[in-house]
Amino acid sequence: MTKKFDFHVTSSDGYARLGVISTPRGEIRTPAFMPVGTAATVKAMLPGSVRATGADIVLGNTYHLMLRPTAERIDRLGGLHRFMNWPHPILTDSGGFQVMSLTGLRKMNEAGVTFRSHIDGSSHHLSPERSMEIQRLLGSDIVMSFDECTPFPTDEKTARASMELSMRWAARSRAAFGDRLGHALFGIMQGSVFRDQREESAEKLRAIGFDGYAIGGLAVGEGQAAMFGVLDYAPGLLPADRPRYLMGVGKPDDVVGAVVRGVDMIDCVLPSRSGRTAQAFTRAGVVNLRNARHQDDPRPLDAACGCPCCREFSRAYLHHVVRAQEIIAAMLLTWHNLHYYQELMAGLRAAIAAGGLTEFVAGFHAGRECGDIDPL
RNA sequence: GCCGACAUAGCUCAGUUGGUUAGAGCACCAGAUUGUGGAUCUGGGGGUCCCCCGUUCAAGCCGGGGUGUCGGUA
Repeated sequence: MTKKFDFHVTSSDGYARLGVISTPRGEIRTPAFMPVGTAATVKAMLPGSVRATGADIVLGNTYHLMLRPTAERIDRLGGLHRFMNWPHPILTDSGGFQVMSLTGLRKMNEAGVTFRSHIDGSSHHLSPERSMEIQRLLGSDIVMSFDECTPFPTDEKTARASMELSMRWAARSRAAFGDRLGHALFGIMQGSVFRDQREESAEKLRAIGFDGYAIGGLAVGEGQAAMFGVLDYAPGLLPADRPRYLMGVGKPDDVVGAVVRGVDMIDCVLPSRSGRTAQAFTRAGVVNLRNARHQDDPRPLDAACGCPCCREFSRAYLHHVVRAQEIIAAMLLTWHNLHYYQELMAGLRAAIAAGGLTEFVAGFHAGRECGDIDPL
């Protein structure tokens, strides 16, 4: 078992890279999709099931865990890995996304952000220093610097002020994190859809120096074309020998587009959240199991899928348990969606290794041409 | 048998003094969802206002009769 955090690119195809991140908790095959486990659980999934889908790493969340059950309690109980029974790598978001998503419940200044708890209204402060402390108490393997996820739409001046604040916070995060063998700190690029700001942000992050670099502030309403517009140059602004992490993205075609443009790590709530709202991702596109057309359909969701949901249950059953709001509906569809995402990543990695990414991507889009899995 | 109440969307119900195209919640049919507030939002279809007669310029609403449901009572 290696003692330090490391990253090696083993091959590439165009801008896309195949690699391995090494941590004391295990290896992360890149490009990697990271399921989101905000509150110390990938909702509706057992840790072993998450692992079985092919995940090497999951996310936790600083804001949510500091409120409940608190970072100090998790520390006393042996850290987040033991607490949630996930012995593999964990990446924790810093709370920066909640600076945006909980806009109505927080006040921000140079020092940091004061949140009013969405649970009981109590007051909680997050700063770069406190976020680093919480992520250390959690035992996170990959720590994210504290930032503000810049909202969209925004004007240039507001975006610049937000980016510059996040860069000052990045420097403070770096200083507070210190030097922790086997643990990594990632900086987060901001700058919205403005190229000069993205360039300036990347320059500041490189000057500070991080173990990995994230691209933040995307998939916040700008649309895929604008997001790809940024991804056409943003990964290239970051050090080639460090992992590049696109935060919070996305739909399957967003993920494919990001990997093609040189992204190594990606996370998104969509497969798990959609699993709880009856939406299934398949190679033929999205299927909404809530729709009445499934109620008499004895076929599996996707006959070619090897997950328990598709192997053992019919669309009619999935439709029924969705409509009846049975817990197994969330379990089965979340499992399927995570399995689908991990299969997609495995396909991308194999294609990069074989130098056949262009053909793989063409096949991916061709499979979605029909727009509905029913003709399968 | 008598007395009373009630009858409006699939369900539970609002509906003002008689006045524009009769509404809500749930259900139903769809859509949105991107570093998860186990969240939320957005559309859509759906009516013999129990039936008949009457009053009125105009009736879900007022009057009469009928039918049905529920309650009370001998």
